[in-house]
Amino acid sequence: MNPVQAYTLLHQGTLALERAERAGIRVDVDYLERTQKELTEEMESLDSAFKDSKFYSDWAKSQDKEPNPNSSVQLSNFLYKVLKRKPPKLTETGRGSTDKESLQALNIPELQMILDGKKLKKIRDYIEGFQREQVDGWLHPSFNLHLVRTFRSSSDKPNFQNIPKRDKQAMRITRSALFPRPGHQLLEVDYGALEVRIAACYHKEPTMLKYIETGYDMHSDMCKQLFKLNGFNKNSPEHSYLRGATKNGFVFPQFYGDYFRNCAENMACTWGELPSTGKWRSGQGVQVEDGKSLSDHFLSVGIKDLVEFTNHVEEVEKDFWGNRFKVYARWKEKWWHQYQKTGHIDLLTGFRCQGIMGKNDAINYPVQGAAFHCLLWSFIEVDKMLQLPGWRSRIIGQIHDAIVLDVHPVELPMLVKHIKRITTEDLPRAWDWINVPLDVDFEVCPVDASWAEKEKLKT
DNA sequence: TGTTCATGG
DNA sequence: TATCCATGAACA
Repeated sequence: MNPVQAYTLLHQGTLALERAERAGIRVDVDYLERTQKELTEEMESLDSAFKDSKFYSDWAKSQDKEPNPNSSVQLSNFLYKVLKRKPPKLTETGRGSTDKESLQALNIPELQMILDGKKLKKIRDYIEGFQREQVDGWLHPSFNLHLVRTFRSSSDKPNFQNIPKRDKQAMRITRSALFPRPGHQLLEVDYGALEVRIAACYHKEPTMLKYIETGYDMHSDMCKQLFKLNGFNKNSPEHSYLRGATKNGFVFPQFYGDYFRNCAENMACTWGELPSTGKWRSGQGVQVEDGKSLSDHFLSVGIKDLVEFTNHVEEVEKDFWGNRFKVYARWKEKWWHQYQKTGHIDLLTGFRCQGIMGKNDAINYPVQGAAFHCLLWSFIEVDKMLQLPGWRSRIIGQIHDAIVLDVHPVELPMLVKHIKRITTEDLPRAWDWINVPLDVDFEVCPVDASWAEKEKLKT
């Protein structure tokens, strides 16, 4: 695609996004008020319990000022200099980290209280953000197309793109504030594995194309290899846990440019075995194969500690880029070389990224940008359709690879049909560089229900 | 203003 | 060479 098409996309995109901003989303201000108070009370009682602890009084004795659990500097000094605990993890500048993972690894009950308090505060910050930005019970988040290096979008006031979802409690409390128009229902349309598919449009790796075309599960293949499992039962919660650990601890980090040592260490952390403790202890981790624990399974296949696991991950990484995805690997080298020669990279959507980039940047920007542009094109087309006379549904927002709509129930079946066509058929017809099948799934809330009530819609 | 930590993709 | 892109809050 050419720069004129790129410009046109942003121009039309701006107009379509503005209509979503103007439409807005309903927010229950009484609920915000109530919830803000409840969270504050809960935080206060947690805080006073914390201040009764020996941990707190020891901390207070160790310094001049009153201890502030929100200060990473104070907490880090107390834990790693006064108490002389070994930092489970360091920050980028080499100081002892006080993030959630580190504090949990230290296994001190009072630290869990600090974490619980921070979590409540984080949730309250979302509630207060909604209160600050709402006007007469409506939120109008901004969607920007001019701020992100990769030509993705961003959102602010309030940010519509980072409202809690993974943590059930945070999800429920924050999303329970957000509603469709009276008599309507919220609908979310999500592209499945969009970045992986768009990456394949650049590198055209045959193995990857096969995974995408057949719908065969790349992550469970990698999971079997990484954990040396013979079988893989998709329905067992244990395997689904390990598959998730593989996807988020190895496959995606590898795609984004991570390397085996980091991957191995991070994965070891996720099942509670920290690098400093050396050997696995028997009976740790989820149950795999014949009711054995993960750590016993590792011992039985000859991986007895983190060093040996790291060596194993190094082998898996070699196979990953040297055999399984070697065309992809060659594309990365070629692409990086091309950037070094010209100082810029051109996206399949007609955009050009310029400026100083590292290797990982040069390889990731084109994928991230073009993937979002697929969403933006779909957004524009769905918006165009809803502008036609008669429609009562409208788009209210967008989250990188997803569109959020406020739908009149009567229109739902027809709307789903049209959106499915636009996103998976019209788009690849309009952009001939898309050489992979696209897939979307739909989630819908009951009529008059909040965004916390989302459920899968079978189509 | 830079750093750290949380949230999302 | 070594995990990509954001927003927002709080601290020092």
